[in-house]
Amino acid sequence: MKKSKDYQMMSPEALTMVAERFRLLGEPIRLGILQTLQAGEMSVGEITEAVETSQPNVSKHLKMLQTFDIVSRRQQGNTVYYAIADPSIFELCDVVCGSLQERMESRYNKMQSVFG
Amino acid sequence: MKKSKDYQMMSPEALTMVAERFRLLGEPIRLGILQTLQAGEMSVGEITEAVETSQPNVSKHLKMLQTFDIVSRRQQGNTVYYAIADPSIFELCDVVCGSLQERMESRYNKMQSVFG
DNA sequence: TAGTAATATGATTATAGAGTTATATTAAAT
DNA sequence: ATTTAATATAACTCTATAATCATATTACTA
Repeated sequence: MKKSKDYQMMSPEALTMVAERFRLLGEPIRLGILQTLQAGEMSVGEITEAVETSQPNVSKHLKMLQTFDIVSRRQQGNTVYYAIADPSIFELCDVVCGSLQERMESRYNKMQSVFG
Repeated sequence: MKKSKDYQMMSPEALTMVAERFRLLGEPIRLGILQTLQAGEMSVGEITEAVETSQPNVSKHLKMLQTFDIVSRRQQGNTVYYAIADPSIFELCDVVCGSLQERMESRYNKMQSVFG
């Protein structure tokens, strides 16, 4: 019997969709927005204060995030509230942070073994 | 006592590092390479056959992936073997795929509720 | 109905990076 | 020593997109 680790190969289209999602998280400002929204629903103005960039820029990033169902949008009068719609985002960030930490620890250990 | 969900806000620099990592995964070709390497260590030539692009392009992507310690490099004679060095990658992909699936199911359900 | 505040959009610029072609490097083989 | 094979790199083009500025839209208020 074959030791078959069977990997389901994703189609190029599927890969593109997944990549699209990763790319969406590949911007510091967008990550900052999501991190800010972790505290709860927030207006565009509040978000703009929290992350350091212009309001139009925030609006654009929010639109992208909403297009991909990562945040939700709720309008009340003249102000618009956004909230996290897909909490799996934070799971992703946790994994990445863990990986980064390991990487840094590994470097630290290498340095130690060199310098005693 | 306050129901303090305390979120540790990441510094802009930390956010940039995390974003960098996501951006690295935000390319279909690179995801394809990683998916290919899931089967085990492989030479550049073999990888090039598996993903549909040129060899120089594969080499560049591999270099990026190696720079970020996502793959490892081993040279034997004239051929170079790459392998997954950071398996957390696949954890990330699983989360994204799950999220995409939920999103599609939700759309499907909405359609059903519209069309009966 | 003006006027103001909150958000979104359009036009533009600037930069990053993906792909390609040609070529360089390196190591093995004849 | 040439030649061949495997991989890497350099120069270049092209596209995508992030940021900015100005302005449009929308809703509330005096």
